[in-house]
Amino acid sequence: MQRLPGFRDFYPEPLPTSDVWSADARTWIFSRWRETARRYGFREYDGPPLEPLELFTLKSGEEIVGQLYNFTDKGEREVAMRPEMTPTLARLVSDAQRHYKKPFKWFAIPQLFRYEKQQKGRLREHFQFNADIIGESNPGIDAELIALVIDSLRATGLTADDFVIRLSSRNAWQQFFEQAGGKPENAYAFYQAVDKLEREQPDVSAKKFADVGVQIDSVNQFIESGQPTEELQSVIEQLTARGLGEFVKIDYHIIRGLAYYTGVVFEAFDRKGEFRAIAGGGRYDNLVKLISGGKVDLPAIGFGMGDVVLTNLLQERGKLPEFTAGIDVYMLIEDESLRGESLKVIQQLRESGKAIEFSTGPLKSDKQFKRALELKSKFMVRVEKSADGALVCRCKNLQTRDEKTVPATELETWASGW
RNA sequence: GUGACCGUAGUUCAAUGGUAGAGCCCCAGAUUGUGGUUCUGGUUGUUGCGGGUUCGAGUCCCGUCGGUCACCCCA
Repeated sequence: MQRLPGFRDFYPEPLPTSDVWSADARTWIFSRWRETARRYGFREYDGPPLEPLELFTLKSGEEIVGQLYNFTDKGEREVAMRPEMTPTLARLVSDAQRHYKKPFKWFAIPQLFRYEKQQKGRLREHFQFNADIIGESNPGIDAELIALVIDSLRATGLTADDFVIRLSSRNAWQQFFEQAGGKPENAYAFYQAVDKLEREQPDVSAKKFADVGVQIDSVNQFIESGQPTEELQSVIEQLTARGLGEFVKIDYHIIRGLAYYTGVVFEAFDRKGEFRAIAGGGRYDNLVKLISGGKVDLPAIGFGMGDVVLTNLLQERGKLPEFTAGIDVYMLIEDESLRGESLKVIQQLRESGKAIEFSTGPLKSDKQFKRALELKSKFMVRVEKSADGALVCRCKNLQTRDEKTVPATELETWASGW
């Protein structure tokens, strides 16, 4: 039985085949994300993976249904697997925001689903680190959130040589569009054209811009100038003050496709440009109001960082650590008459927090030894009876091959030293 | 949803239209005996699936499923 297309199986390392994913790497990345979010004072939240279809069509229109995993449930409800976290977050916020002092900083690591044909860096399911700051509009918040993006990536071992945040602003583009004489009703079409500028033939783009009353030359000129607006200048200054200046650059190519962004927008890319965007986000000051049906009106900024592109990048750059079972001791049981005594020692070590592995049935000692080496166990321990009948443990450091004999009663004390 | 390329053992790959193979992995035995080495043997296939052409198809054709990449769209 095959797994569904675009979905992943996660295995313990070492991986059996090249088409499956590492559960160890996933856990490791999630830990880096959580640990960084904690350092920034973010709190974790979550919601259901299955939501009313309406939650998503409300924000994105009926067009999005074609890209959703949706169906009618047994209670005749129209439902969908969540394709993004923001609508769920907006619901949580509109339901309970009064209980939280503003601004509040929340993050989640939801599994998201999208009914699309898979391609590089893009599957039908992925995990996404989502972090949002709700209820504050000063640019210091924008800088704080972008700093979190940077440090989340740095926590995985990536450096300024590996990635960069391309920083832009809907406000900057809005100003440009107005000064160029664009009409408000054409603003979205204009943003779409800017979003596609890098991927499309120049003459196609030129026509799109002409259709909304803008010269493509002036668009290119604006991008090339890269002059930060006051708002962006403030963000850059605050990141520079943190020593993170080298991780960002003004890049007006970035505008983000979604209609709801209102201010600062940004995307993180690998420096070599081999991958899709690693992360993306921006300000959405009107979305909470929209989702809550006008009940709550709070400014917000957030980003999403998927595990697929990030894992690919870390793999490619050799930044993922070596994952093992993390075994501290392999207990060698050569003499079956000592199995009971060995089990006692195993239990003691486990209760003291050590990771122990052993053969639960009789096995030739060289097999046990090989197993210990395969597991990359730090030590191999063997319980023996000394000449005077006392139980002793022969402990071998498998890295240095040093051997040491300690009384069984003192093994735990000895073990606490490493 | 559209298009291009690709599907052979658990895995990495061979095999002019003419007997489906090798390395690795795994298992067993021996060797080694302060052990990680080495040797011997063994298991494994509806050649993704279904049709067609042919005396004969892994190979050619059609369909289908899956994979990769691009488009569409964007989290």
